[in-house]
Amino acid sequence: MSKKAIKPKESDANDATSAFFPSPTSKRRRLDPAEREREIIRGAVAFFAEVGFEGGLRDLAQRAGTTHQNLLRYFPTKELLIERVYEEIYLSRWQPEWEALLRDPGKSLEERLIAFYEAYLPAIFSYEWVRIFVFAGLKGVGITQRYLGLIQERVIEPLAHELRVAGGNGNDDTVLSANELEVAWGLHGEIFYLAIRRWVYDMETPADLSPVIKTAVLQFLKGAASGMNSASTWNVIAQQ
Amino acid sequence: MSKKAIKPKESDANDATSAFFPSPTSKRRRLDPAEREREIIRGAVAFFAEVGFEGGLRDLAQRAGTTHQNLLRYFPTKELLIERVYEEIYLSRWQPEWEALLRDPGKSLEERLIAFYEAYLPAIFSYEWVRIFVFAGLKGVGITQRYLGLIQERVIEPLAHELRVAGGNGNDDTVLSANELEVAWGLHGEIFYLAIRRWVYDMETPADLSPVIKTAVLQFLKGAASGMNSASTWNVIAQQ
DNA sequence: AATATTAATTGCCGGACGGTCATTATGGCT
DNA sequence: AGCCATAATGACCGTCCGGCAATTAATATT
Repeated sequence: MSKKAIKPKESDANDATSAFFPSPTSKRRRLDPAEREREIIRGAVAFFAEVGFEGGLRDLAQRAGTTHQNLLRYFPTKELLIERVYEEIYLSRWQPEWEALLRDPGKSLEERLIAFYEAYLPAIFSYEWVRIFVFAGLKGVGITQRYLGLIQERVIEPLAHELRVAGGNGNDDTVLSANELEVAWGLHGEIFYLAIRRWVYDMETPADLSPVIKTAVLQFLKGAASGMNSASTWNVIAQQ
Repeated sequence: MSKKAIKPKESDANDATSAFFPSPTSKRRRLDPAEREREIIRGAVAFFAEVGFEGGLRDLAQRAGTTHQNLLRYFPTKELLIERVYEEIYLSRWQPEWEALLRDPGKSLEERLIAFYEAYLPAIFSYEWVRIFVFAGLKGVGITQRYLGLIQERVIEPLAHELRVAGGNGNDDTVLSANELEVAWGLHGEIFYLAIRRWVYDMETPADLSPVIKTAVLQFLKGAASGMNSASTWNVIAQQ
């Protein structure tokens, strides 16, 4: 990986980003490096989402409108390109304001959960996001664990805490138990499973996600109080 | 990389009892074809579950205790082996008595759902089953759609029907609506998402699934009545 | 013990893979 | 116009892939 990196070149003035893929007149398109890199990344996201990370660089490059050698000038190894795809999909798409939706003191828990999932779910409910996430999880690369750690910290734990408070049982300063977290994961799993059914199993799902979210949140909260009380101690294991 | 130039050639005559160098792994194991086939299938399930269907036959064969050429004597193409793996995992592991658990007229819906998921979930909650299922879904091979069609017919639709009856609204002979089915998928998704968290994302999950199932079913049924009433018409789309 | 049967292996093939290097051609510059 | 930095490509390498054919060796039969 010693090779010279493509210079960022600090290109400004890219007003017209409307260029379509093939320029039919010339066989060789000489682009601004930043734009070429963007096209490669865009193509890589679509390609890896479709066939997985074992897809060949030649096929990918052809779909991105270039050659595999040129692609390797921009990303000297395939692994570097894949990590850039992770970055593109996950790290850069999390909106911190989503967390605020969950904490909005002016709304009920029901309203906040609905507002959050009506913002979050459509943001990730796409062929690219869901499939790359699952491919990465199966590959065991660690990015999914880190992302779900973030979900647990920013969504599951706050929700579990709210449920404890709403239920009125348990004092406020003990650490959340495994079953309290599991109840909160239940809502999240129910909602995310929609995305898995749609983009992994290719099944039909409702065109409008909003009523599904509303129903799920309503039903969840209605049952939550009883769920919190049935608690017994659960053990958590890490392996096998 | 020079190969181990010397073949141990270990001349003969080792009566197994007193052999100082037992060489239990003889250089060439001649098995009954049926047993060899079983070993290959067992190895293929473990191997494909770990690395996916793009794993190489040489690696697989080595793990199964044979060579890739010998493996191809039993399964002339890789695709045939993969289809045999599907068969092994899915078609032969569905227990028809599970459906009876859901219909048992002597028990309440709550008891039946708990009985069903306490039988079904442990049966599929394994590294091999879950990962091969997700790999197959991403590959788009159709086996997952067929399997989930079976789930919908044998689990989701009966459950949705019971919920309609329990709710007391809607006449009994109209076809189940998309939102009625979606509510039932909600419970199933919540429970199966446990398996995805464990075997796809490699996260910690409760060691004992039984209390999780109980809590989920209880909470679900408590909220279900309200969920069924908030129905508005949802549209279902097939693509995009 | 000699033979027949066939399970298992060695050797190889054409193609695709990720990656390297020398060459070509393009667009901004004077 | 001509120049030239450099974006893009053609040709190639070693490795691995799924699959085929010929060979070797372990068991059953006689």
